[in-house]
Amino acid sequence: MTESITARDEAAPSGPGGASSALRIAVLDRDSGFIQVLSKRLDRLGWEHRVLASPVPADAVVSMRLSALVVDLAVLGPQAWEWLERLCGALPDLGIVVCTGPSTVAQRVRGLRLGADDWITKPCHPEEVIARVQSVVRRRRRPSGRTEAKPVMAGEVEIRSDRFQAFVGGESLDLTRREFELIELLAAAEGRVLEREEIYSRLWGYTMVRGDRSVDVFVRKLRQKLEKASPRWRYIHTHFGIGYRFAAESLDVDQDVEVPAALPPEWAAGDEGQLAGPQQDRELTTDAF
Amino acid sequence: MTESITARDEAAPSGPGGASSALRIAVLDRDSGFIQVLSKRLDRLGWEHRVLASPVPADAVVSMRLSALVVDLAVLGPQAWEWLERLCGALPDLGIVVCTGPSTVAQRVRGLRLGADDWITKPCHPEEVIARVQSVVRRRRRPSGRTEAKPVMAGEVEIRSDRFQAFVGGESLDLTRREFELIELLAAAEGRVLEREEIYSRLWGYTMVRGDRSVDVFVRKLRQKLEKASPRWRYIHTHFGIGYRFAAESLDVDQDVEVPAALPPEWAAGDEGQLAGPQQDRELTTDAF
DNA sequence: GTCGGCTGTGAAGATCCTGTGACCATTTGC
DNA sequence: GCAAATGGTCACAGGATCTTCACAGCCGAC
Repeated sequence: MTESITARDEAAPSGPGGASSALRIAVLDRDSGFIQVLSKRLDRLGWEHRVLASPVPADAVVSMRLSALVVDLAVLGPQAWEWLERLCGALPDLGIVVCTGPSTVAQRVRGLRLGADDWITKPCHPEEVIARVQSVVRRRRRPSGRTEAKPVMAGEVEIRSDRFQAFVGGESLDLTRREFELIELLAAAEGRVLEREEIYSRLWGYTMVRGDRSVDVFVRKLRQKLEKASPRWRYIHTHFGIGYRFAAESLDVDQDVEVPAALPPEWAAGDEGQLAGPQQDRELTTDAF
Repeated sequence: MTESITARDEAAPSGPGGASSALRIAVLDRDSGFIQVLSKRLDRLGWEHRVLASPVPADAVVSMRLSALVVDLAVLGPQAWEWLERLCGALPDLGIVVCTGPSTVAQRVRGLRLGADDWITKPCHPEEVIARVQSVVRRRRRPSGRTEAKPVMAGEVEIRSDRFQAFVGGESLDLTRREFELIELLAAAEGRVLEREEIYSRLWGYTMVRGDRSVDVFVRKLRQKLEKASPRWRYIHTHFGIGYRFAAESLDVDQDVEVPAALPPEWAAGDEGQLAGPQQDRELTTDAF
């Protein structure tokens, strides 16, 4: 199983409202020219990707946690159909784009029926491959809605984005929407200090006017609720002249360890604006019909 | 706006529980030969379909409650892109398959980026069009899952998708269609908070305009019926500024446990088998690679 | 230690959101 | 065609939330 890994580590979490457009995909192909060109484009998009030169068993694909797989059926040989069917069965959430040489209508129909999401005929432009992968992933993601996001723990507090709420010992803190957004944002920073301006622009969506105290007020409300529910811990720390930092800090003498919020990597898997956008379209001439 | 209607009444509900392999699609094209052949195939499959010969405004498409739309961009003229973008924005759940004459890579990429799910180049085999439409629809439907019979229990309420009805102690709540779709959707979320926009787009199929109160109104109707039939429980919880959450909550003091809807594990499972399947492949020669 | 600026705090509107009943349009059943 | 059922809109009222403001306390600089 030859494979070259271009990917960096986990995609950077871009915060609660943030939208990381980076996808994780794999290309199963042997056509070195095609791979090279495609890889270059993928790099530029910042997508994590790996190239596989030989068929991998379905459960190996599972562990790659891919958004989509681009595959040339020719690499798979006679077992192609069986492999495809098995994979689609095992990973119903994986986007599968077949990108292969000339084929008959019957073959394409068969592939699509077995579970492939798209079928592109080589030779093809890498840009089109990417656009089709995006289309497939976009469709797939939509109904799953909110981030699956496992709950985030910090000290005694559990932040559950599926409920828009934080809990201490199973008891809800009764946070309002803004309060929740704030704690979510702070916790996602994993112990970093966030400046007021940044907090403001992330929560309110526009830049803060000088003298606005909204952030402070919400920090206070949040502190009150946290204090009431979890008196033996401090969570939000003020950095004078800068902003705030979130870290669970026990007040018990024997253990004064600081624990930044533990975030699962899937955090902030939202998908706004994942398209590279107009500036890329301009590379190509787009004429009307 | 010439249009010939082959379809009959309401199609399979596009709501959460809608389970039927018959799709409702529209074809926007003027190529009579293509239309004729395609229509014949669609008839044989038992899919409801209508043929449109001229562009229809996006909101007219809304009322058709389609699963997918096959469109030849050439029919739309210079406004094609704009029309496509508008439609995709308004109906994020509609599958859109562009089927048009020769095009450049740039055009295809643009179309896919704007929201089209697939792009087929004419001339093409109707069987492939159908397979791609199926693929697009399958992709979207997946997470909604087939609700195979198993009733869902939450508190005293039993939700039976096979009957499109909810019961308390064997007594029907007399839910209307929308009301049932709503309770089913909420219950399927398993205790997660669903935002209004999401509820709306899942039930109505298109994006909610600001200020629309339909969701609230149906929540009220549902609450009334639930309250009447099961007064000692609360089911639908409001999350201010966000949406609603479904969880059975007893009002009896001794046990104030929250019980999210108990869903059978099959829920949200893949939905193979809805494809017409192998017997159709046999019409075509399927050779291996 | 003093001073200016920054932050914490409480409270008072202003604003936004939801619950509700009434009303109208459309569909369905007779 | 008529009546009932259903779906959807509207305006109003009450409540929840957000924003603003003034003041007090705290921090760091000099």
